[in-house]
Amino acid sequence: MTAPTPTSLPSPADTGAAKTYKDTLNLPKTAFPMKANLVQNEPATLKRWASLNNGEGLYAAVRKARAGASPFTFHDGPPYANGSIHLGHLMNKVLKDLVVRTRTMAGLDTPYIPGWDCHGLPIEHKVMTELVESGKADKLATLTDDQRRMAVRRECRKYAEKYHKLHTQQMMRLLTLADYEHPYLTMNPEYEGAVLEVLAGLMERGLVYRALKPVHWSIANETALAEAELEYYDREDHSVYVDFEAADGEAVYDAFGLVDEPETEEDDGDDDDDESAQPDAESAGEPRELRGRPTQRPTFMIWTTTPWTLPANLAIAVNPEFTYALVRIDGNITVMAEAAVERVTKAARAESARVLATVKGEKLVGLKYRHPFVDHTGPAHTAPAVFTVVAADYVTLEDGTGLVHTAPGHGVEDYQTGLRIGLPIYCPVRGNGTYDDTVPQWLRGKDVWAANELVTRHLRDSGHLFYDHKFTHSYPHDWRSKTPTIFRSTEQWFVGVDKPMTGAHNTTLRAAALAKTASGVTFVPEWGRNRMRGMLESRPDWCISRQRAWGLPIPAFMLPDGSMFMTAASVLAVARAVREKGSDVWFTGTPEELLKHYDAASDPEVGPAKASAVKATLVQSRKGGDILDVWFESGSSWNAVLRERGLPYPADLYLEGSDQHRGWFQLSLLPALGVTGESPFKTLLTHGFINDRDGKKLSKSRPDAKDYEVDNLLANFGADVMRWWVATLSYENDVKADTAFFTVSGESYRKVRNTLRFMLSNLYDFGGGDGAGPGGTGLQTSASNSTALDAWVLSEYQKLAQEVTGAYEAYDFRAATSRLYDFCNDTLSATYLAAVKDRLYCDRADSARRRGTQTTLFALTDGLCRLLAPIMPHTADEAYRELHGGAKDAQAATRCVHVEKFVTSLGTAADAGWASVLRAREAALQAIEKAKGELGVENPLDAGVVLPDPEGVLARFDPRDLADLLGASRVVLERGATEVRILDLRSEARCERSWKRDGTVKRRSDGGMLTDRDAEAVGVDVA
RNA sequence: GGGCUUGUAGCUCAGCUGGCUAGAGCGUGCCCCUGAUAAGGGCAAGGUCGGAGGUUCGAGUCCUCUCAGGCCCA
Repeated sequence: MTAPTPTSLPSPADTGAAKTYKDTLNLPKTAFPMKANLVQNEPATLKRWASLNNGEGLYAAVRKARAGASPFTFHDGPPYANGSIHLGHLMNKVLKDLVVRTRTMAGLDTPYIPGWDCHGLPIEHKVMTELVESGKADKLATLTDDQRRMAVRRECRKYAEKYHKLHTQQMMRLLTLADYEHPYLTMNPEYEGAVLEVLAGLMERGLVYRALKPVHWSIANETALAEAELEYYDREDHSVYVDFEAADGEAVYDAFGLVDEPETEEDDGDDDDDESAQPDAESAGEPRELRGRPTQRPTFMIWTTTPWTLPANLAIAVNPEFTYALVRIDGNITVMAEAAVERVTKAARAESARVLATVKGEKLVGLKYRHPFVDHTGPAHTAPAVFTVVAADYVTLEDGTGLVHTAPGHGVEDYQTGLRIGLPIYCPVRGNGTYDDTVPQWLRGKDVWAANELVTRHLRDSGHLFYDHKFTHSYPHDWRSKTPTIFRSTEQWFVGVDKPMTGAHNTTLRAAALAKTASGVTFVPEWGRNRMRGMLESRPDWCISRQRAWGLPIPAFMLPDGSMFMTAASVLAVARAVREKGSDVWFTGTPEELLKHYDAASDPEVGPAKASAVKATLVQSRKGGDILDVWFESGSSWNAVLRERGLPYPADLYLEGSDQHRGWFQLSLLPALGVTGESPFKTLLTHGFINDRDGKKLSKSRPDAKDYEVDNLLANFGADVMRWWVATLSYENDVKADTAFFTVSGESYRKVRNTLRFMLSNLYDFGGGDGAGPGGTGLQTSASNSTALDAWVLSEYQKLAQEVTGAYEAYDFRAATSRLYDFCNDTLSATYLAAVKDRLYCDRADSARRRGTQTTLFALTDGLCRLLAPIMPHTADEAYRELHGGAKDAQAATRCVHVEKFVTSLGTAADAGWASVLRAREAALQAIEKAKGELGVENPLDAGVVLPDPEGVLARFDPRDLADLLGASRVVLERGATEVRILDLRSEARCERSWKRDGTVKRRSDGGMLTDRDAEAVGVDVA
C-alpha cells in the first residue's frame, strides 16, 4: 500500500458531507443472499418443486407446459440397482439432465424416464453371501429347485427395491428432473413381458439357437458370462511346451521326404563343431538337411498357457501355408514351425538345435499322434478325427510353436475347427471347475487351477515336457467375483449375429448393424463410430443364457426326449403369463399354467397336424433352468419403455459411458435391428470415465475416498456447484476429479451468483417488469439508441444467448459454461455493471437514464436465469423468483424458471462502432495503469482520458458513457491524437456525492460540492 | 498384442480444411476501491505445443517412429 496522496484524501469537511450524501444515493439492496447455503436451500427448493402444479410436481408441470410441442426423446440407460451412487453416476445423470433441461427450455417436449437394472448376478451374489453369513443358506439346501430359487428371488427383489429407492433419493438430490414417480424397473412384470416379446421377435427371425459351445464361464458363480461381464486383470500362468509323440514315426518322415534309410552318423553331431543353442539362419538352410531318417520316434511340439485344457486335447492345428521343420533339439526330434525354431530354442535355452528337414504345413495334415496321457478309450475319443494334425488358418507364428493345441470344448477357434473336421465338443470340466470322471484317474475331481501344476509335473515326469515357465499376462475375470474365468463348452442359448434373418433378405444382424452404424447413427464424439463398428465386426454370437435364479427365465421347456421346446409363439404366450403375474410365475407355475395362452395348432412352427402331439408332450415337459442375460433385458428397453409407453421410437438420444459401445448401445442395437429393422437411437453420446488428479482410476480404497462420496460432495459443495463442474467438463475424454476442482467450480458459481445478485439488488425499486420482459416495449425505449450502453450490452446478451443455446444443442456444455462465465465476469461485472453503477446510484431514482438501465438489467437477469437454469436449477430458480416479485409477491410462489423457454432475441441492435469503443477502452485501461506509476494518479476517478478518434467514430457516443466505461471522471476526444493520454484531475473539484471530477462540480445551495447531475438528483440549486 | 483415444502455460481447456510475435479462464505477483465488501476492479509475469525424425517456402495442425496414460478386447 502506497501512502495516499494528500489530494485524494477527503478533507474533514468532505467526510462529513459524504455521510450525508450516502443517504441520497440509490444503493443496491436485495433479499437474494450472497451466501448460497445450498446444503439447506436445495432440499427446500426440491420440496417447493414437488408442490408445484397442485402437488403433481415440477416434472409434470414441465411436461404439461410442453404438451403438443415437438418431441425430443431421450432414453435413459438403467444403472444397476446396487450400492450408493458414485461420482460416475453423478456425472452421467447430470449430463443426461443437462440434455433434457436444455432441450426442454429450447421448447421441445422431452420426457426423462429413469430406469434401473434390477436382475442379475451382482445382486444374487450379494444376497447369497448374506444368506450364507446369516446361516440361512443351509435351510435353502433342503428345498426343491423352484422353492429355493423363489426364496433367493424374494431376497433379491427386496435388495433391488432398497437400492432403487436409495438411488432415487440420491439422484433427485442432484436436482435431476425426471419422472421418478414412474420409473422403469427391469423386474416389473410389464417390462419382463416386453423383453420376452423381443426374444420372440428374434426367434421369428430365426436368430435364436441352442448349442454346445465354449463360453466364458465363471467358476465362482457357476454360470456363463457375456463379454460385457468380464474384466481383465494381470494373472500369472504356466506356459508349457509339450511334445506329443507321433503315432506313426515313419509317416512323419515320409511327410518330410526323408528316404527310408538310417541317417549317417557324422552329420548327426549333437555337441560338436558349429552346432549351437542359438541356431543361425544357415543351420536351417537347405544344404544341411538330411536325406536319411533317424531311428527315434518324432514328436509334435505344441505350446499352451492353459495346461489344464490338455486333458481335453483332441487335435493339433497347423497352418497349411507355413513351413514346418523337423528339428533335432537336445536329442529329441520334433516338429515345429520353421520360423519358431530360433525363438523356441532360445527361450528354452536348448543346448543344441538343428533343422533336419522342412516341409509345408499342408503335408502334415492328417498325421496322427499319441496324447501324452489320454488314450482312445474315453467316450469322446472314438471319433476317427481324434488326435490328428489338422489345418487351421488362424494358426500364427506370433508365439508358440506353430502347432496349436486344440481342445474344442475350451476354445472358440478350437470349437470351430472341431465342428469342421468332426471332433466331439469334449469338455471334461464341470461347472464348479473340477474334472469329471472321463479324465485319467490322477486328475479326477481336481480343480483346473491346481491341474496346471499337476499336468505340468505329469508331463515332466513322463518326459513330454520340453520347457515350461511362469509368466504374467492380462486375463479375463468374472466382474463380480473378480476370479479368473475359463472357456468351457456348455449347452447355451445364443443370438446368432451371422445368421440370415428370416424375412429380411440376405442380411444378418452383424451386416445390418454395420450398415446402420455406417451412416444411420450420429456419434458424439464422432470417433465412437469406428470404435463401435470395430467391436461389431469382431463380436461372436451372443450367449444369452445364464444358470442363475435372479432373472427373467428363458421360457424353454425340456421335453421327455431331452430336446428343448421354444417357439416364437410359445414365448409370446409365456410373456402374457409373465405380464399378468411377473416372472415368478415361471417358478411357481406348471408348464400347463405357463402355456395357458399357447395354442400349438396356430403356432406356425408346429402346425395343426402335430399340435395335439406337441400339446401332450408339453404337459410332461420340464421347465428349462436358464435365465436371460441381463444385457438382453436392458437391451430391450427400447421396446419395454419407449414402445411400451407410446413414446417416439427410435429415440433421439442414448447417452452413456464409452464402455457401453460394447455394452448397452450394442446390445440394444442388435435386438432392435432384429425385431424392428431400425436402430433404437438416432444419436449416441458417450462420456469418459472419472480418474483421479493424476489420471489414474479413482479407487475406493484411497484414504480420502469419503470426500468423493456423492452425499459428502453434496454436503460440501451443493448440487448446483457439482452440476456446474459437470457442465465444465470435456466429458468426451476421461475426466480428472479432485476436490480442488470442485472448489474452483464453487468459485465460478459464486461469481455467477454475485453477478445475478448485483443486478437484482439494483432492481429493488423497479416496477416496470412487464415492459422489460421478453416482448415488452421497455427495451425498445431504453436501447433505441444503438450507441447507448444498454444497446451494447443487450446485443452482447443476444450473442451470448445464441452461442449458449447453440452449444447446448451441440451438447457442448463446456462451451456454454465458459461463455456464461465470461459474460458474467467480463461483459457484465467488469464492464457493463461497473459502468452503470454511477447512474444507478447517483442519478435521480426515477430518471429516464436510470430506469432505462434497470429495464436492461431486468431483461439481462431474466435471460441469464433461463440460460443458467439447466446447469444450476436451484440458483437460477431462486434468482428468477426474486426477479419476479420475490417473497412478497403471492404469484411468485408458483413461478418457476424451469417451465420457461430460452430468450435469444430481444429485438435490439448495437452500433457497429462499439468495437472501436472497446478497443479504446483496452488502451485506456493500460494507459491509466501506466499513469499510476508516472503521474501518481492511483484512483481512475482522479483521471481524465484523452482518446484518439481519427475517424470520428467515438464521437458518435455519449462521452459520459465513455467515461463510465473507462472508470474515469471524463473523456476528451481528439481527432489528431495518436495515443491515449491521461490527465491528472486531482487539482479539480471532486463531487462529494459521486466522487467524479467531471468539470461541473460546484458549491451548491446546501453547501456541498456537487456535479450538475448530482445537484439535480439531490434537488439543490447551484449556489 | 489389437481397436479406439489422450498428452498445448502451475491447473482446466481453445486452437477449423497447415501460414500474423500460440489464445482463454483459474491460480500467481503487483496495484486500486471500500457506496456489490467473507464482494468489486486494473495491470503483469508464465508455454515453442510429451520426445525424435520427416514432408513443406512454412507444422501445435500432415507422415513415421517413440514415451506416458485411458477405455474396450485378445
